[in-house]
Amino acid sequence: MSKYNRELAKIFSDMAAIYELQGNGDEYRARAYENAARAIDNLPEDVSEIMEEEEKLEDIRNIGESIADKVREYIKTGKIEKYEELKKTIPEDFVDLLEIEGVGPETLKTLQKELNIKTKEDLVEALESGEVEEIKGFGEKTVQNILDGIAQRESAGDRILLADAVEIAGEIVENLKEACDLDEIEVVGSIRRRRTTIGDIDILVTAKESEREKIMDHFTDMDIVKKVVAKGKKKSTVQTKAEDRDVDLRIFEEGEFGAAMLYFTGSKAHNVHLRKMAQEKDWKINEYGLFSGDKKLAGKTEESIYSRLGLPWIPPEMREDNGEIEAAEKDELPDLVSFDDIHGDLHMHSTWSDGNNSIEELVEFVRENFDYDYIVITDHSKSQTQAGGLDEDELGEQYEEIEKLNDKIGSDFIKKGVEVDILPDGSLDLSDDFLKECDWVVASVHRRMNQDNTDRILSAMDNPYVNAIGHPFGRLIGKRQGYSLDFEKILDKASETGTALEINAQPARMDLEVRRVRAAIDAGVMLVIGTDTHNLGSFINMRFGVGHARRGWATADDILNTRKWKEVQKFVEQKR
DNA sequence: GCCGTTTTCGGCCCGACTGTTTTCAGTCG
Repeated sequence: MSKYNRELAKIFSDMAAIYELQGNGDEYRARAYENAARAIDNLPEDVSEIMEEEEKLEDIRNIGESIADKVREYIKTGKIEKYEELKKTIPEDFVDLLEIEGVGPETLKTLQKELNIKTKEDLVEALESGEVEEIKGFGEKTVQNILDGIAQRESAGDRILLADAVEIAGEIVENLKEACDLDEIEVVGSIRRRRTTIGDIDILVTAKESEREKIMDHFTDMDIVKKVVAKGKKKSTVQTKAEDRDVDLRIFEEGEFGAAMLYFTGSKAHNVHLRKMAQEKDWKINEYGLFSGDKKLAGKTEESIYSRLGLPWIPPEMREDNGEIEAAEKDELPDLVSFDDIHGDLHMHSTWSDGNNSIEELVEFVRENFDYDYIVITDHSKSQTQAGGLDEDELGEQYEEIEKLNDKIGSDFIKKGVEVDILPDGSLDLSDDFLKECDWVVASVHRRMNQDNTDRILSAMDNPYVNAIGHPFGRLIGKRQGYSLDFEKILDKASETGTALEINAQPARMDLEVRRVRAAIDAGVMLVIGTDTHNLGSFINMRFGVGHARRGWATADDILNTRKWKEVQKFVEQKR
């Protein structure tokens, strides 16, 4: 599946690093390999599929003849000769050393030349023995910074979940708002683009000249700060105690704020593309504005810059240079789904199985905090014994309670659903006679996660009472990769049978992943966003689910739970 | 190594901050 893409992206980014380390004036070759790695990583389909369908690899931007040949070589033989050769030119694990904050190619080259550093162990030893400090251009602080960088890499995971990053960023924003006189403040970077995982946190503010020093002082003195990495008038960077995150704060003038937002929201690839467009008109974009020579053409808002480039404003979630600029040029940007479009939540658990809250508490909370028309209670089925799964009789009792509660609130707000287990042989954990009484059935795999589960899920979709497949790949970010699926077959079956696929909005799931969301939409498959709530605090994950869907270019039409219940019912009935 | 509505050759984003330097190279985003 996506195996080739991941492997090739890693190989090409390694090759880029090696060329950079060799430094034979090949820095642009290195950049080309970096661009190619990113291009492949972002592909919605697998490179092997592109080859089968006689499409040309060379049509992918940043993949030319030479790299396309290497892709073909890899798929045919399982390796790339040039890569094997390159690896021999540098010590093993050398590429990993580049990941240390503060260590770039020039530093590494010098260290290798002067001290014959080959591994992280060599490096630590040389740093601690004082040898490094003796080298011209190095000093006490540089040595300490590299040691800190190594320590940070060991203690912090690479990236944290979006929801966790949003929480940290939110605290900082509130703190700054309270203590300082700010005009505007925005969280930008990959948080604004709603990536699933986050590396650094970027925050922008505008404020009066006279306030700036105070703002930076406050920012670097906050309780949550573990270390001040850099501090200046326009830019400071701190590391947080929680999660070891780097947080950047940058201060701009009011008239620059749009340009700064654009610049620091990224992605890098999106910005580079915009800059090239500007260059073609002999203009220049930087974080302060769009310029023609010294003359500023735009900069106060993002819209003003896009507009001067002849483009409509592009939503942050789309800014990955995955075709959004081309779509914008043709005025064909999709009208992305928004949180306000959502009419209900189709996946949640109560105390009847492994949820923390009674149905009554769930209902009360949702009616107070969300503008939904319906929620579906989908507790686990009987084979999920560890989660208190329910059999047909118990679910029948639960449905009686739901009817009573609906009577009490005088509407049909609560729907009768179930998350039925897909058993290892592809059959379901509840009888068809029971399932046909349900308003909504989501079917999920919870056991035997380490095998190909394509056939299992295909046969579940053949059941006329299964309306959606829950967390289709079973991944848990940072813990479990998820099982393999022939996604093409899943999509075919989904559209043939009228079964929806879930975007499970738990921050550690976000399953389907973005490129599959986009592939499903292209295939005309219906999607649902479900929070899979087990406690009241999780309902808010719908916002992240919507952000995730937007990254996959979803419109409201592509998401079933943007519709009124009558329409959802139609979807259910059509399959039966 | 990639790319091209000026180019098949000659470009390839650009500014802030740090540390070690006396004017700048390296790193980062």
